[in-house]
Amino acid sequence: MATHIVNNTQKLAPAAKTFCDFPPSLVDALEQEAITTTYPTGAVLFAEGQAPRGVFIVRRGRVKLSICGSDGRTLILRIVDPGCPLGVAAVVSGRQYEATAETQEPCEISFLRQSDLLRLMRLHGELALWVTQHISMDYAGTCREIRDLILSDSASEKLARLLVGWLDQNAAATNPNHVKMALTHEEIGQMIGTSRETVSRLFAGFKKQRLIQQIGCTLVIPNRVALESLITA
Amino acid sequence: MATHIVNNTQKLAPAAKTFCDFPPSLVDALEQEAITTTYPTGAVLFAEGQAPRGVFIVRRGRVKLSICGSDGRTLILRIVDPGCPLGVAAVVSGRQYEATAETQEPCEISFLRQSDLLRLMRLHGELALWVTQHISMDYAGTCREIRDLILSDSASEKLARLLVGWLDQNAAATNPNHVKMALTHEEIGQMIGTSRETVSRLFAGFKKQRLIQQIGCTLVIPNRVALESLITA
DNA sequence: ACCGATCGGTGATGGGGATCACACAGAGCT
DNA sequence: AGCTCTGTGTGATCCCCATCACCGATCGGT
Repeated sequence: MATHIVNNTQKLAPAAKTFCDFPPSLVDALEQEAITTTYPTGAVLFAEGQAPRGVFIVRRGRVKLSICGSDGRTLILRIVDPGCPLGVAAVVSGRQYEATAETQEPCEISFLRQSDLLRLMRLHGELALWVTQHISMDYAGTCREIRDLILSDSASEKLARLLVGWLDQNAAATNPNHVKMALTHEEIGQMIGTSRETVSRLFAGFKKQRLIQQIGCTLVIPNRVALESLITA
Repeated sequence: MATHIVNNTQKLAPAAKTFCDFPPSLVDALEQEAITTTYPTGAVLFAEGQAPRGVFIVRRGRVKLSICGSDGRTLILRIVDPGCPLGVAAVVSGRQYEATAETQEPCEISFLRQSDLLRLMRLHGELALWVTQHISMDYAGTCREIRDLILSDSASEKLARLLVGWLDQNAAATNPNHVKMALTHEEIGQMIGTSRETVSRLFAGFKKQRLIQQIGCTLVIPNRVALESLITA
């Protein structure tokens, strides 16, 4: 089923984004310095603990950002959409990459070497600001992640949170209460810190409670409010 | 006992640090713009969710940085030592503060308004760089925090991690295997995401296994290796 | 010296979810 | 058609830790 999904999203992947929303001069400079490559599914852009080589900017496709424990367990921090830079914090601070980035589908990704990025940052204040703001946003996002994982130790609450988050991302879509399931149960478990089996059971429970419906690999959430009532219940 | 500890550390608190390691001209500018205030124990510098007003730079004393769930539970992100800026990410990104900052002892803290910081950042590239690097470090630290909290769900492992971390901070001290306990069991629980009772029981167990000794409010760790063997056991 | 508050130790209990162990379905391949 | 691999559904079991409950210790204030 997973490969099925990948094929779908591959076809549906949005067109390559232009380089963020920078003024043309900066875009030109970036286009010149950056190397854009196409990666297959499952390619590892960088791994947790490696020395920073540069930043990766997702142009097309989705990338999984995760950290893993020494016992092999994995926690998915987030799934990154096109337009987002990866590895910025590591490059700026000079410390090692904090997470592992792996493509979830065929991706088009621009690479910018550490030295080039730093040079361009000095040249273009806007770029420096953009970088700093992105790190701040990553930081804020990570804090929220922590909150959601810790403050609720019922697994159903965490799953409800995840689903509501997906709904929020889809707010602008044609069908705001439909969500495409692009993750396996195992990966969902890695996002909310539970086992695969628990995710299966939770989904079964949610379906029985009419909180969700599943049509193929599309999730339908009839009334969002009911789902939200599970949070901090 | 907690107040006892506070009194101790109050006496032992290091002298106010000069403003980081900036060139004199920048230090002067910062000294001019910043307002330095003394806060009592338990003062809240800013709270999670508030709109950013500016950054706080700890000059003396220790500050607790925490996030809290809607159910009232608290997770302590870290204890901040002098020299560290707080709320930088929020100020730079313009989003709300991601955590709550509360003094753990009487503190001396400099406040710099958002507008002033941004202006100085534009003027002094070093300051901008310093800010960006601090955010990156905070981000990296938060990622480690997540890792430690998620990847090990045995509570003893988490506590062992915390203690080893304390040892690392003390590496330069006269007695590298002594650690001052400046936190209550409750707060330790909030750092590793367990209940107070569990922390008590864990400490008792560790003592029984000769992993730690407690003399007054000083913790002695005879052999660090034994403690580390609990991690990813 | 009294009291109230905070902190720490410890027992009993119960539940949520990890883990193990299967069975089944669908996709891709030869 | 087979066969393999990955993803999913579900039962049974077990253990860790949250929670409740209570007590003793220490400190500070009046």
